[in-house]
Amino acid sequence: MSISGEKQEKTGLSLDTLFELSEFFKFFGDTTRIRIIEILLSGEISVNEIAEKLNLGQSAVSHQLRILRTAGLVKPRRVGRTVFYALDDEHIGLIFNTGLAHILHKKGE
Amino acid sequence: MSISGEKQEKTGLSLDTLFELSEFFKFFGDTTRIRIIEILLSGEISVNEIAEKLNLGQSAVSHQLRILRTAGLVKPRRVGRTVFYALDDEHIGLIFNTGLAHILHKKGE
DNA sequence: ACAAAATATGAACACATGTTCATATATAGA
DNA sequence: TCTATATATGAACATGTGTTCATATTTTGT
Repeated sequence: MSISGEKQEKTGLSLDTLFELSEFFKFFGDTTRIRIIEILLSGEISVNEIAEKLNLGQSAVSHQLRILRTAGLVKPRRVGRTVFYALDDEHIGLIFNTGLAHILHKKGE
Repeated sequence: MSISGEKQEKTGLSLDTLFELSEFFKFFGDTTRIRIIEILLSGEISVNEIAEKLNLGQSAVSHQLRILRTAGLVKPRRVGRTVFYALDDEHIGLIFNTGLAHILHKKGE
C-alpha cells in the first residue's frame, strides 16, 4: 500500500526542515556576505580588514557579521580590541565551492 | 614573490563571479522555491499539481517557476495545455542535498 | 469559431532586507 | 580616569521580493 499507491509519496522532509534549508541558503544569497565568506576561506581576519578589502563601511560589515555569527557560520575571537572572524563550520566552504562549480560549469557551455 | 609576499593574496574570484554566486544561492533562499525544488527532485510534475501540493495559488507558483526557469534551474515541457516542469541541471540536487546535510548535521549536535 | 481548462503575466501591495548615520560598548595606553 | 581605537547596535530610509488579483495567452474539444 506504500509502494503501489496511486500517487508517488514525497521525500518526507518536513515543512520546518525545508524552511530552515531556505533560511540557510539565504545567508549565501547576498553579495556582501558571499564576499565575506570568500575572504574567510583564506583564514581568520579582523572586521576592519574585511571592511577595507570590501571597500564598505565598518557598520555594514559588522551587521553582516552579526547575521553570520548568529547563524553559526562564523566565529569571533577577541584579541585586545580587535575581533577576528573565522568560518565556524567545515561545510561552509563545501557549499560555497559546490555553488561556484555550478556557475563556472554553466559559463563553460 | 608570490608565496613569500607580506600579505596573503586572495582566491582570485572576480566581483562578477561572486555576485553571480550570491544570485545563484538566492534561488534556494525562498521557502516556496525550495519546496518546488524538493518536489521536482522526485521528477517531472505539472504547475497545478505543484500548486496543490504546496497549497498555494497557481499564480504564485507560476511566478516562482518563471524565476527558476529564467535562471535555468528548471525546464518546461508542454503536453497539450499542461506544462510539466523538471530540474534542468544535475547540480541542483547536489546543492540541495549539501545544504540539507549541513542543517541536519547541525541538528544532531 | 466558441467555451473551457491550464498556464503566464502585469500591477499593486505588504513585507523583508541591506546600508547609512549616529551612538553605544569594550579595551588599551597614558 | 581620560582618550583613542575597534567593534557593535539601534533607528531610519531606500530598495528588493513574494503574493494576490485580474487578465491575457495557449490549447483542446465541440
